[in-house]
Amino acid sequence: MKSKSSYGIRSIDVARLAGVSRSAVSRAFTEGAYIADETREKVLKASEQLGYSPNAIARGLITRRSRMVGVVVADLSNPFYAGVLEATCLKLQQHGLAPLLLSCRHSQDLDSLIPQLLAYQVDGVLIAASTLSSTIATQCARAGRPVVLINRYVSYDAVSAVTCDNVGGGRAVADRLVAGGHRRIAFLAGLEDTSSSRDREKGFVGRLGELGIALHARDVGNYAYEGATAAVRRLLSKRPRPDAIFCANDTMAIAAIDVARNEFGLELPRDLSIAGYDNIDAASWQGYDLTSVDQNLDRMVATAIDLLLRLRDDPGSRPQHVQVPARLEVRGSTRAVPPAKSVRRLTKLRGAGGSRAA
Amino acid sequence: MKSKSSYGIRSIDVARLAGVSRSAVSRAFTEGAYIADETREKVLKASEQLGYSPNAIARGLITRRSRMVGVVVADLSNPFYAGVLEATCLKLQQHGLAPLLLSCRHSQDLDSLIPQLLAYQVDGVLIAASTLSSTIATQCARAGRPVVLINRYVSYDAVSAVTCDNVGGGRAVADRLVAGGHRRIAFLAGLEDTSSSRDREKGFVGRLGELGIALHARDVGNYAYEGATAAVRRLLSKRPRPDAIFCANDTMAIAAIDVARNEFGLELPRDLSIAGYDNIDAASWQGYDLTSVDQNLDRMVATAIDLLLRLRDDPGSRPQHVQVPARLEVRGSTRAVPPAKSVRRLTKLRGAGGSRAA
DNA sequence: CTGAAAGCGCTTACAG
DNA sequence: CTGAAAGCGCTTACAG
Repeated sequence: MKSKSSYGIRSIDVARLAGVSRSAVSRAFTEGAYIADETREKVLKASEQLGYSPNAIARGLITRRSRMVGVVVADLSNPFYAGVLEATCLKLQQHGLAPLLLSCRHSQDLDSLIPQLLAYQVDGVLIAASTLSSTIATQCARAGRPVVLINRYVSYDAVSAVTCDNVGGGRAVADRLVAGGHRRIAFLAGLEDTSSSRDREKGFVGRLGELGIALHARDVGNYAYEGATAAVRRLLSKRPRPDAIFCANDTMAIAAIDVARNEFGLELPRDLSIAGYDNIDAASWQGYDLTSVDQNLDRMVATAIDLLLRLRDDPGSRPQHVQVPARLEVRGSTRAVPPAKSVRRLTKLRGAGGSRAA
Repeated sequence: MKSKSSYGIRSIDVARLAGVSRSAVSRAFTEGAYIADETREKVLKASEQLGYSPNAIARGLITRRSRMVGVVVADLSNPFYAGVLEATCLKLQQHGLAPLLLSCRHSQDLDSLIPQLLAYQVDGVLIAASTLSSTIATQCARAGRPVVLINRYVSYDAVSAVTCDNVGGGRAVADRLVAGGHRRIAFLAGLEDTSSSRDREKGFVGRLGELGIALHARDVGNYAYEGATAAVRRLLSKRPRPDAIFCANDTMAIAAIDVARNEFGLELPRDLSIAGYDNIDAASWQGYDLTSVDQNLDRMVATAIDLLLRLRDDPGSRPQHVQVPARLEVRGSTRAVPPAKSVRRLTKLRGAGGSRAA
């Protein structure tokens, strides 16, 4: 009538039903354990019958492996980070790991929340956030938990990082814009203190320089729609007006397109070319048709998780910074070649489609 | 040299340093425990010194409260669900709970993944997914874990649900479109087998009926940009052509706007009014300026978590279905009043701004 | 290949 | 208000 635990089948229950010891039950659920096929069958059958599966919490306590990974994501309203998170979940599942999530808009919160994550004995921490305070790294290092950053790196060498080749991505955009005949080229930065924005700018400006072109204008949009709206108003009010803008992410590029069309009556890519970064879903919407650098999310995430597991399992492994290649997804918001003639201001109609290149 | 555990400070370490028992250490970290202020101070000081915080895994094992909540989200590429997840994380944190995440695109996966979640002894499961197989509810019920659905309900009465007043939201859109003088009104459904799409349609069509208007056309877009693109092509090819479309979510409404403008040369809201549902970020972008029903995410999530905790803590509480009110966010994609004259096809320019109402 | 026993780090009646 | 002891559900050397 009055059982010790009202529900919850324990290994001892299965053991009794199968007529074996708790050790045998445990072994039946342990990959590669030394157990007779016949015994395992018996245990699995009894487990099925009772609806048993091992208590992961208890297992974690004894094995000192929680099989949970802390995942920190800054801003889920940014589709890029939502994509990172989705890819991370899928990949972790494939490794039999579960993501313990920490999402926060303000990075200052993070410092006080990381200890909570560590209290759950996560096997490691994956951080996908463009900004990051230094204490986080320290906290994790002190707890002996490997940390891998995604989309950002820091100089503390206790922390691994996986990033896209942001310099290369910036260079590719420069090549595309210059090929389209643009000469008054602007850059719209994300957050100034992020490695991602800095590297994209470095690659972009560097390549423009190699091609003999100086940056025409520069502003900051903080990776946000609102910030970019204000910045692009300033950029497009400049005389002579820029004829191309590279935005450090797609959300800002979309804001740029909206402002260019609705407030300045410009047509893309005739009057203005715009390119972004991240290749989010909205970049492929008809209304924007945005040329953008694809970060190869799946590969970044897979690399980060491999790194994390190696740091956890292989005592000889050292933290490192890995880059995955960037790929330019060319769409209609940038032109492939200079316009044949200088027929401007004929109409305000949107150039449906624009030129597509491979 | 060779300590039992290379890192990880245990309560016994703190106890020794503070000159108290492990019980005292435990009490110092337990809200409302019976302990002298002075003793607590000593323990906290020693803990700080050693960098100790209680092992949540071990605590969970003994208290039978993991303080983790399973969170299942279907499709993070949908900004609405990304928003749900972000709000959920924030709210759980405030309750001292941690979200164990399960994201999967295909709901069939879910059936095999829920047991994994339950193996971690989550205190309950929050499911934000428009589709959901029935076995999930059964699995959780069998394990005695409360389940609360967000944005969907099912008929199994073991499962609680929090939804927006989708019927009311649909009705509000009907009122707005009819006030704008529209008479050939279409509905674009999401996924046919979801309660959200069905209820929005029910409210919408029901209110139109009350106003003496029959639905002019109907199609299905599966809540996706691509699906909606194809459906809207069909809808707008119909003669007479619809003059307003209510789309069951914003992503589809955005696709509708893109197709209407770029493929049919229509201007909003003069030639066509479009309304959506969810009020995602992109709805407020200049390029769309989309009238949309706001689901009041924060309130839905807060309600769901309150419900979950009550189900966990109060043995007398029963599963229930709670609705939160919907609110129409009026923007320029729908007009406030019928057009003064029937001046059509004058220009293909986009109506910058459109009429804004409170 | 198997089982008895020890122990992971904590909390909580219980007796004082 | 405090501490000694039992126990949460599991895994894993160890001896057989």
